[in-house]
Amino acid sequence: MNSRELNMMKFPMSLISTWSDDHDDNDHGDDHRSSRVIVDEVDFFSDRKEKSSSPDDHVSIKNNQIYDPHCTLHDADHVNTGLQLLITNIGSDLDDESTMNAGDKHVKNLQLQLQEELRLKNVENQRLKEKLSDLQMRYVSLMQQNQRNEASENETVNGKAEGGDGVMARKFVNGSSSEVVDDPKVLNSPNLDERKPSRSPRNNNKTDQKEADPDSTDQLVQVWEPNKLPRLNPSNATDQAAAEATMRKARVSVRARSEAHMINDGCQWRKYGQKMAKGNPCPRAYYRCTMAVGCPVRKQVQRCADDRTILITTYEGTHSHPLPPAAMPMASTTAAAATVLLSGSMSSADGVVNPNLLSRILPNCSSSMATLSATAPFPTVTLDLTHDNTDNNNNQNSHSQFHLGQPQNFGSGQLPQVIAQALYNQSKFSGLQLSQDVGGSSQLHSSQQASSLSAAITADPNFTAAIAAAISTIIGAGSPNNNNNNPNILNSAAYNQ
DNA sequence: CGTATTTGACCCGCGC
DNA sequence: GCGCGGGTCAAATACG
Repeated sequence: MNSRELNMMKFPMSLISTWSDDHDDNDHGDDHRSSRVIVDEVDFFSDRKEKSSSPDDHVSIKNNQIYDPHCTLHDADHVNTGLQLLITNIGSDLDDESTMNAGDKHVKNLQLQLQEELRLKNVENQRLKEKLSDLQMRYVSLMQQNQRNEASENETVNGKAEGGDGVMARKFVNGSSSEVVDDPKVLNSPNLDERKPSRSPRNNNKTDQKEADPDSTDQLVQVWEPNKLPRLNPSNATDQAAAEATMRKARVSVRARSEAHMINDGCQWRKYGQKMAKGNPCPRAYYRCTMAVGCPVRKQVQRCADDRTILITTYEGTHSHPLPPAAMPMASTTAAAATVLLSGSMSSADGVVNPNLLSRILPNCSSSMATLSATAPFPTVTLDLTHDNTDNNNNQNSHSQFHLGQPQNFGSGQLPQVIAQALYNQSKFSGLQLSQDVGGSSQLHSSQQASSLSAAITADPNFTAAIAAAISTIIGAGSPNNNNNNPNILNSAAYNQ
């Protein structure tokens, strides 16, 4: 199957389909207990802090203030409703019954008008949700069809070119956005401890569960349940397991300046451990992704021993679930970096990587920002986001360089550029998969379904318009007081198309 | 009461 | 074989 087409399609779908409006208050990971000090996490990709103050709320609240019988003239004078209402004489004319009645009528009319608007919005929202649901169904259906085709093709092309860069990169792409083609063995493991199959007696049950699963007969039915994914080809199980193990060991380390305890990358994390690492007085915290049961992604967060303002976040593994828009920038960037690392480390036996690939995939990261290490115990790519823009001179995209460690920078509208850049990266990323892997036969069994699906989605003017509108809306929101630098606006903008 | 965090114990790989 | 360090587990605890 053509991974580029699939990827092009998967990212947008998850972009609009997996993060409903009900979820946007959960992005603060494990540090959003209300009583805690709330500088625990840098909220780089969202501004949900003021999500309740939507434009509609804004208007209605202000109008309530204006026309509240208890509201004084002083209050009214300082509220700009933007509705050009004739309110200047409300206070002084209170004794004039006729004027008062007119004002009341005006208030009632306005209230009715607002209520009608609200009702229309709700109807529209409902309609869009139904449309989205329909699109999701179509997506799932096509994915299932594609999956069946791929399974049958795997039987004929068994083992041929499946162990090379192509399959690795393809699995990574898929894993970043959807679990459809991921190894069910990995996804089935509840404790995600693939590296230690016979670890201890207390893990025996989990191992048994993994081994007892192959007899599952409900394949190809519940695409979105990681625990019930079909086994594509039993004879490739070991190869895929090895590939997955390599994938999981590949790490992407992000260095960013931050006073917070953890950067907000849009995903939900649960802390499962903390250790004092040797040579560093700062403890290292271990987190695992909790956005989906069985998601193998983990991350380590630790402050740099030399410069404690630098927060080092190391990601490991690929998400086995669709990502919310807020998680796209970081996930796509780390996924791309990891792919570079893997393609480089696997292309040569001595672990020499090709740094040029990095600049191709990560146009927003200069070579001085990213370092690759395939000789460490775990192959790791480090994205150093603590540098200034100035060391990225010969990069045409230098204006949108990540500055995760300086959340205040986003207040001036830089975050939108980051998001747009991330989307651009994703397309670049997808393009790389095609260009890098086109020589492998594994990429040549692209299914007609994937093509048609990709075409169907990308050709949908509503969808592309939604994305364009979302980006332009974000980019247009440059004011520090404007809260539209919320990645979740991608959702709303898409919905509103 | 459910969920998230803390933290001591445990396991494993690796070097000596 | 032993010790060390990294990583993970899971019971205890905290919190809403």
